[in-house]
Amino acid sequence: MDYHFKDLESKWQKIWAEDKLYRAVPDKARPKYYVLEMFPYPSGRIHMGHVRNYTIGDVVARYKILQGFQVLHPMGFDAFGQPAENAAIKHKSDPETWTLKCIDWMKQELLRMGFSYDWDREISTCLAEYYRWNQWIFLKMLERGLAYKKASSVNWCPSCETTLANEEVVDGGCWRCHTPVVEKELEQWYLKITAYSDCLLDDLGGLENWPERVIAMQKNWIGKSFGVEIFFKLEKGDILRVFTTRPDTIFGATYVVLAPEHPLVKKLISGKPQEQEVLRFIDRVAKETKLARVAEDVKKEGCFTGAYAVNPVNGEKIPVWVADYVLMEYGTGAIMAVPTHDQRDFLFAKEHGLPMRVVIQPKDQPLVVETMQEAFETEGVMVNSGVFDGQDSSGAKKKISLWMEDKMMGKIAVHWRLRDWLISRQRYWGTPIPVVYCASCGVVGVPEKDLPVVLPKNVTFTGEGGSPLAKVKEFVETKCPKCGKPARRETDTMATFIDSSWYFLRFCSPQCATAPFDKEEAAYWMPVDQYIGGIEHAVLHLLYSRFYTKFLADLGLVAVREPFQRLLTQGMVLKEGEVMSKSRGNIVDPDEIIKNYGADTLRLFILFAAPPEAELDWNDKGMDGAWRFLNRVWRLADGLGTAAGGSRMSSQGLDAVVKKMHQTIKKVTSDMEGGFKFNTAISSIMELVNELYKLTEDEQRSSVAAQAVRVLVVLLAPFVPHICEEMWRMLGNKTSVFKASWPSFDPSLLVEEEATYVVQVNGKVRSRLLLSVDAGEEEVKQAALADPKVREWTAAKAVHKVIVVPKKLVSIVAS
RNA sequence: GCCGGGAUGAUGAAAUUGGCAAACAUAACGGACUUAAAAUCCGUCGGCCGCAAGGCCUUGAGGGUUCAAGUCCCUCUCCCGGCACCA
Repeated sequence: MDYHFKDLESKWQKIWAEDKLYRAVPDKARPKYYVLEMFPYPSGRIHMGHVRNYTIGDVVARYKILQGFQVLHPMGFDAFGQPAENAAIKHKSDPETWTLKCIDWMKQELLRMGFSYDWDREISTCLAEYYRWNQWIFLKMLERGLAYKKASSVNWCPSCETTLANEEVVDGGCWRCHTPVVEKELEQWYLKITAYSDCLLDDLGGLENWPERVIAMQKNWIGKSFGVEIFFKLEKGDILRVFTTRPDTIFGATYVVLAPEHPLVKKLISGKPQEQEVLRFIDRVAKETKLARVAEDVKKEGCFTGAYAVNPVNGEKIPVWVADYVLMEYGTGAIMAVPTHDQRDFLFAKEHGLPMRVVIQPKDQPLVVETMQEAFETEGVMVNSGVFDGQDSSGAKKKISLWMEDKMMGKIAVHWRLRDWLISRQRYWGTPIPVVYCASCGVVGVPEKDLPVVLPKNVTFTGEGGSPLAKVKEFVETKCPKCGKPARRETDTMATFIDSSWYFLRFCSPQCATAPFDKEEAAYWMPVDQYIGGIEHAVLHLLYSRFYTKFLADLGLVAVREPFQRLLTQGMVLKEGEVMSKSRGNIVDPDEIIKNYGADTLRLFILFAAPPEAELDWNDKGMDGAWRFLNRVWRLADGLGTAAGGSRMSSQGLDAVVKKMHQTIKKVTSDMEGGFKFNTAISSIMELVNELYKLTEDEQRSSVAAQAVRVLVVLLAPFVPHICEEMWRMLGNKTSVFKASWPSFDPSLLVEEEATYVVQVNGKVRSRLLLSVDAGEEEVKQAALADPKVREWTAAKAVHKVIVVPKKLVSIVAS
């Protein structure tokens, strides 16, 4: 009987679904395992990246099922977002119809891959039953001051016509369409993620099973720096606060610089001869795009304000400048400039003829201001620094900070790069922000009992910009929940990253109608034991989810403070070293491959070709190889496997098969436990198959061979479930292979009686010896020295040293 | 500049964490079966020298530690990714 993947795969997909084989059922008496892959945006078609992502998760889920865990492996759709809105404008339809159709197509494709999802738990974030809980969580944040509205300079994508969070700006452009982002002054809603800066950073330390680079990226993004805020007295009694991480250089500050946007600038220059010049400068800087302003080769520009500040440590009066190299968003928007020990200050001082003073001397060659070519930024001995002269600069940092604090000259401070999360979007296809504006009561949150604030359906899309909801009169006009007077609804919607920030909790109890999720269910299933997805979410989604989990934990709704125990970031699928994309025209369509080879072959190729974290170059020949292997296994099951209960014979070949079988169980198990090394797990299964092919026809009819095939089928089942299910039944089993249990190996069968010792003379392999494993060190040593080949190489030499590594190797040093 | 990850046959990749480098597969070549092809099965397959036995060399480059280094340490080159006028 040939391997007809087509009938076989659809047959089992249907039966598995009917039998609800993958239903997740909590059972406190048994260990749980929650495996989750990042859910897709329903674009309508799955691509190879999805296939790889979901195949990895599926193998994990099936392996854990076979290990006897209660497995939760859900799937859903991240269904809000701009593409649906754009498609609606283009096709003159509405985003909901379009999205639901896409979900349907995509689900059919996922079903054809045979993934082990509990489809009863499917969620779509665009449904009111889901997004009402976005609103609910938002209101909880509003109550606690963690959601707030403020006017500020924001990132604006001119093409998407909406604001963007800092995390959504990639290389100065929009993360979705790459259009350069511009700044705009707007009043917008924010979530106070910075309230969690400290634990978002500290808890990274506990994420031992996260990739190093994701941790590093999040650390970078949060950007904690320790330093001092120093108080400089200005004229008219104003105090200028300046942040520095180098308090050890304070005695070398020869001027201070404010960002052009700094609130004190206008006051400082008022009435000064420099006033007009400074105003012109500020105006010019304001017109520059952020990208141009931070461009690397641009010369730093600035001008003198005419004002002076007093350095608190030495009473020195130093000039106050305004310059474009100081950013309002970071620190206090003002710096002290130490040209001798900061390269940017150095260049600026040279350009504008500002004074310089050395306060840190390197240990070898003393610095002279006049001959310095660049700033000296490393540590050394402090000079010109009053009572700190002669001290080591790195050691003095802390002392000088405490001293300044003590003398009220400044205070020890920590600054962060992380900004609050801007969540307002001027788009339609998202969660309405549940807020009402009342002339007498102000900003009023929609009461919980009035949720959800439903997204209206009768909206026309003009593509002209501005929040589409603002044009829907019936939506905008409402009554104030507090006083009952006419009021106006917020017409912006929430950023779609909100939807994915807690969906993993919703999967624990997707039908829960009284809360975002059932506390008990979440207590059982959380945290996600294994999360799998692309590296592109290293900061965005993964940071937001960590924030949400911490907030929900503070509400007492969930016990864990970190959502994802282990994280696997799968590599990209490439074609000839390039990303698959429509514009390159190099897309390999999963549906085509499934049609020609079947889902199992596709899965096997993807799993075997590279470890899951590594990039995977698509290779048609590799597909053929996977296909050949499955056929090879099929013939094995079809031929010798069916001889169950066959003759009880023993032979060398069968002994080898038994040994190999136990080795394979051990290897596959340890590859799965030690980080999902699917490629090597599969290669060891291939070795077992090769061993079975070496048997004679008689040997193949033996019960030993049949047993080996049974084990083989179970070991292979997580990787290629359909063919294994079929083979399992061919072997006479009446229930699913996934009801079987993972085989265990007998360590005693793996113990060798003899070991091959490699014998090295002066580091080179010269001979091999087959010796009993019980041989003592001295015995091994003598045997090695007596070996004729060894004697050839040691003749006329004195043996100085002999090292014996039990069961492995003898190393002889002779000269 | 700072941080993180890499570099191994013609190719994708292995290497029990310091103990026989190249498992498994792909491509290529050879053989068996066949009238022939496909499929299948078996074999060869890092480089150089050699008829062979065997020897020498080989994990981006150079140095070091060690009986022993792809693996540890130092210096350097190149590639990928993140952050960055961050004070």
